Amino acid sequence: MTGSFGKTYKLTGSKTIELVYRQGAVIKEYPFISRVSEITNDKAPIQVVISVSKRNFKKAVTRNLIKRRIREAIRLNKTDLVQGLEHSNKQLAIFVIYTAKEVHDFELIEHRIKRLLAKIISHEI
RNA sequence: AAGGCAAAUCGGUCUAUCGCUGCUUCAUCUGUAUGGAUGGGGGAGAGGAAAGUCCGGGCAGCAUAGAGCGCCGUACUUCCUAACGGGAAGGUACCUUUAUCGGUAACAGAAAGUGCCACAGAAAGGAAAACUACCUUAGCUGAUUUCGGUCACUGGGGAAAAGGUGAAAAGGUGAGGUAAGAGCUCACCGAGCUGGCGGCGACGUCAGCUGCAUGGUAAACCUUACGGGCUGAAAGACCAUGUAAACCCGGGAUUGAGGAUUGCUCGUCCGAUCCGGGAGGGUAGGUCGAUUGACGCUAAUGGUGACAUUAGUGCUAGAUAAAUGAUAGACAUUUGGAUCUUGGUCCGAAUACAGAACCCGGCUUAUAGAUUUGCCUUUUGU
Repeated sequence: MTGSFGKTYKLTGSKTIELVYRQGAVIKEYPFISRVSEITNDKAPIQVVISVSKRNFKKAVTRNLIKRRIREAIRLNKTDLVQGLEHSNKQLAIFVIYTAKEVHDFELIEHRIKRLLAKIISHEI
């Protein structure tokens, strides 16, 4: 299993995003709220959207910083989830929303992302 | 050497591990094929403001983008530029300064017209007016008298000087003059006009003439000159998908009902594929546009300068729910503390503003810190 997290892992298309946002199962782990739903996709086991509200962070620089930290945390810790999904031949679309009002450092974000992914595993598999 | 002001330039570096987005190349697999997938190698990957979206241009579209009116913008001069509301060099006024330097300017027109000028004041635009005060004159008026007059009151006339109001009372100051006064006359200053000279020009300067009522406001309407067709990369083109110029009901016109074009008019164009209502659906995925350009760097030449020309050289992001990151360490700069040998060591903190979204030229705003140049001040040395 490589640490790769390329373009195929990115969720695109307004219809699927709308679907996940409307109907996905809600899984919370502060400072994140995520919505997860099963999709069919032969390119990657998971596809992820990361969202940071413009209302909470006015500057594009800070939004980019948070999104990059979250993406890095998911990239480093997604192995268990991906293997589980490959076992049961499922694919997931995950919509991650950052809800905190302040910028957290990478250590905390990684710790919480680990717990979030564990919750997704127990919910979906 | 330190501090201040102005201008210009730069705005962290390196290593390791794991990653992201294009480009290129090799191998393997697959496909009729442009290709696709996997793995490896090489090389590239945010800014001076990428920001605000305030101007200008390129580019693209409009079943014509034309004319007039309207509307909007600009407003000292000359030049630069693809263009500009930007820039350069100057002019004028004001501020600052011993003087320079420097700063600010919605810097066209108020004798084309209209409006407004609160409060105060007699009067705020009409060659106006008389509250106090000035001069003069008249009276079967009054008081007083040294019988000449003087004062008061009332009426007529002169004057626009003094006081008072105001941001502003209609050239200013001084002298002459006068019944009192007045550019009535004179000197100086100011203003206007005419001419000469200098300058491409804004304008400057010199001389002469005119005794010179005619304010402010155009960030009020307005006038003059110049400019502007509208939309905006979610533009637009192609491919794929789709019965889509499709269906039903009502109205309306046969040579003009209606529609498009810019707010209106004309003109032009389209024109049964018209107008109103209703029912039921579909797409929103990819490629191009899109990064070689009014491009960057260096040198020479021309120009006070903005800039231009010529020669050489370089290719320097191209994402699209949106790449350029994470972790660890070292260095650099600034700074706080401790220590002693006073410039070393140790420990700690800080390193800004901020993220390309079609591309350029500007403007504006944010910005830790560093460097260079010029000017000024202080101190030290010679």
